[in-house]
Amino acid sequence: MISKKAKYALKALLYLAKQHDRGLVLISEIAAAERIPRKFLEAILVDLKVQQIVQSTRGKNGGYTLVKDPAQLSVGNVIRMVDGPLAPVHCVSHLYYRKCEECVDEATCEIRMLMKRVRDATCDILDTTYLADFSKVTALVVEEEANQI
Amino acid sequence: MISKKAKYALKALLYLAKQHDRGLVLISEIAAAERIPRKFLEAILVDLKVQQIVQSTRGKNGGYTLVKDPAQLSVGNVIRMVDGPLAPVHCVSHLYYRKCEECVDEATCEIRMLMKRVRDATCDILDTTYLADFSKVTALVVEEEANQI
DNA sequence: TAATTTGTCTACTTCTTCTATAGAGATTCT
DNA sequence: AGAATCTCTATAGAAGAAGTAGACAAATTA
Repeated sequence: MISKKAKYALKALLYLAKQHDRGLVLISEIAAAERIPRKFLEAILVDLKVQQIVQSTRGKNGGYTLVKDPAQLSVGNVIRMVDGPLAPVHCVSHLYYRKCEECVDEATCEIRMLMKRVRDATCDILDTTYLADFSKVTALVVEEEANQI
Repeated sequence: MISKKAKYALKALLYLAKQHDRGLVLISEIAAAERIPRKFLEAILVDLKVQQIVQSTRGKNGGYTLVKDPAQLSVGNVIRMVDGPLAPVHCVSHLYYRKCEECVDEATCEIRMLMKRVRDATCDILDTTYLADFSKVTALVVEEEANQI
């Protein structure tokens, strides 16, 4: 199960992606539109800012924007940033690998082999689905190219 | 991520399946073989007994056995019994379905559609892998048939 | 029947994570 | 100066994860 936090992050980023041409978007607007507790969303956005996924401006007319290209920001990426590994057990995670303490022999552990398949199937889906793949989300590059005309 | 409890349950059941022809198996033997904290394993086995997956006998020469046929007990089944849903979000779970509180429209929620694919991929693997599919595990039916000769 | 060997049951603990909330502070614009 | 925003720090309640302790009940066997 992914956490609510991860789901909120995803919804917020998707909202930002959809509204991208509008420039800065208020926290409170995202919170209201996606029904996310405002203060909780604040904390999430700060995290995403540290990860350099979004950017913000303070003061009047301030707000948030995406900095990452939605065509290159995958859902898997977002979930990992918030929740950590997508893998069902640490010992099959690529980025968060950790040995099982109780495992007698990792190389022959059949549970591990099975879980590896689950990990791969999950990542195949989430790491190849980008924010831009959701309807009404335009990739930044497309706009940038348009601007250069 | 599945819990340690679920992993322990899986390992214990697999051990029981492999030792099935030996009759009753001690908690402490399983705990030692699979490096599971003994008291924790006790609690897990009680759960599995309530679920009628295993059976036990007290007193001297007591212990545990599998009652379910390893050829019909899937890994998905075991994990669900211990951890609950395999789905990444409740709203795509079949057996543990629950509406997201913040979701505006479930029918068009694109995150949900994506998560449904993840759920299906995960269940496709875990619900079609049975304890008997692990090496050295013999299905009970095979033994039962043999006994009838 | 008493001792021993098992599983059973109840209760508790400790730690961490999840899901927030409150409120003062900093920044920007008008 | 004043209003609108984001920011930072602190706190907190609930739940769950992972385990531990110890008395109790049942079966065997000497």
